[in-house]
Amino acid sequence: MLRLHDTATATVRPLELREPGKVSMYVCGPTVYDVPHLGHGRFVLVFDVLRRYLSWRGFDVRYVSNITDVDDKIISRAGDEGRTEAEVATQYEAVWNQAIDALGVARPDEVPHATDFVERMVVLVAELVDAGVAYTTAEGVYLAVDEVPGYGRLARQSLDSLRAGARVEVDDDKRSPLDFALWKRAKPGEPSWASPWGPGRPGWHTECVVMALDLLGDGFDVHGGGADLAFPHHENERAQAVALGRGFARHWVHNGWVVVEGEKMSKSLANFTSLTDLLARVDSRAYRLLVLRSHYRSPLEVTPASTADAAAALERLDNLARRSAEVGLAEVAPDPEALARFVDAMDDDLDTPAAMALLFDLNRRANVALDAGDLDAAAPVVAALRELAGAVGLALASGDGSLDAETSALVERRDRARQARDWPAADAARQELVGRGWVVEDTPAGTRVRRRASP
RNA sequence: GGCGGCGUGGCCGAGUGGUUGAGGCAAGGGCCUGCAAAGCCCUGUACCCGGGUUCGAUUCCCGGCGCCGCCUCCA
Repeated sequence: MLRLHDTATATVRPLELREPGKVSMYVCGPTVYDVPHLGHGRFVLVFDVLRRYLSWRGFDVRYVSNITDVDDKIISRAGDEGRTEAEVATQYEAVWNQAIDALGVARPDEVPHATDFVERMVVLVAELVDAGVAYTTAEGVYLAVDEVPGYGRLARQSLDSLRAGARVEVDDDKRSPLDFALWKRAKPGEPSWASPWGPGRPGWHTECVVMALDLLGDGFDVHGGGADLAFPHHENERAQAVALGRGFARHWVHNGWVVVEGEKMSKSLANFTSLTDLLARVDSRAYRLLVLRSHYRSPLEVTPASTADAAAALERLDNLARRSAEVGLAEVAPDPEALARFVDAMDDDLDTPAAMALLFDLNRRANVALDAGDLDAAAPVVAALRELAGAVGLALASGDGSLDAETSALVERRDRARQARDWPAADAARQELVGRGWVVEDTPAGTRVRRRASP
């Protein structure tokens, strides 16, 4: 059985499902007020891998990830640019989707938008007020954190120590600095919805509880997101559900962040690289491989050197995929031992570094077999490699298209020269090809070219 | 101040109480090749510092030092 780290208990423990064979996952998606950066790319990849792996293992996975399309930052940006909030949100949601598609990340089964759930949120806030755990101030409606049993579980801190460390400016109307807004009264010009507390908008922490519970039901299986969401966002989501006596996530999964020169990548530090910029110069699969080569809970340094490193490693996998396609291996069952080793690694809190080590080991074994001309030995190994790469969303040797006329002509010229043992002419043709960005390889079947990996 | 994480070869990045340190990249040597490329083989004597526990610690405990994060918006 899959064992996963659970933030609520700070242990790696078996994933215990609400319903055998079915996994319900909710992952906090982006607030669409700006372009996505590498950190967003990491979290979508991490949870894409978890989702794919679970599916590959035979679970029926339902994956929900939201879009936050109403929020202070969206309002602020819209104000700055003289546009409506909806225009800003629509624009950046489109950018988000493009980037995610380019990353090779599968779209969630459902993508709820906060603005479509406001009425449900009003209902939930009213229930909290009725239950006596929420109160009204001039600013809006707040949840009284002291009323919630186990508050601080995800932060792994007591209420007292959280209170002691609170840096939140104390709002006189709030009973505790830790209390958080369920409903914010609208200021003039802000987007708003009707509510028993006057026009306003929901607090951020309310949207995810409502959407998760509405779409996945009480006691759903996995709630995920970046490590920085554990507190206060996830803590506060949980608090609302707990305050109403409803079962919430059974398992909390948080991924580590992307780091730049030792510091967390974030919008506020202005040290981010946009996903779009990265994908313009790096094969998206190389970024996936880079993410997979570190453990999902570790910080991950992304630099031009580390992406180039991953691109070079990816090339090894692609080379074998291409090579094995050329020799025409038989369709056979994947090597069962390789599959078993993969499952062992992945079941151990998603040990993708070990899984990737396994892939490269298979890669080498397949090359050895092919070098020896032993296609029967190579076939199950290559089949396993393909199977396992696919299980984590790595498509191998894609984009191997046909050649343009000039390139084909150069290839033919080189082949003729080599047949005539005219080495200077053959070398000249190769130089031209290399100059055009091709890697040139001589094979028994003649000259073969492929695109040099992006730098 | 509270809580948590990290410090491993040139680089990235796993992992473990003990004869042989995953994997990738880079580097050197070799095989193959007309020369290359690709591929394969070989080469690295690491675990921040100081104590402690132990027959034995990089791995456990304590104390330092350094870095990072959460406690505020953040993937």
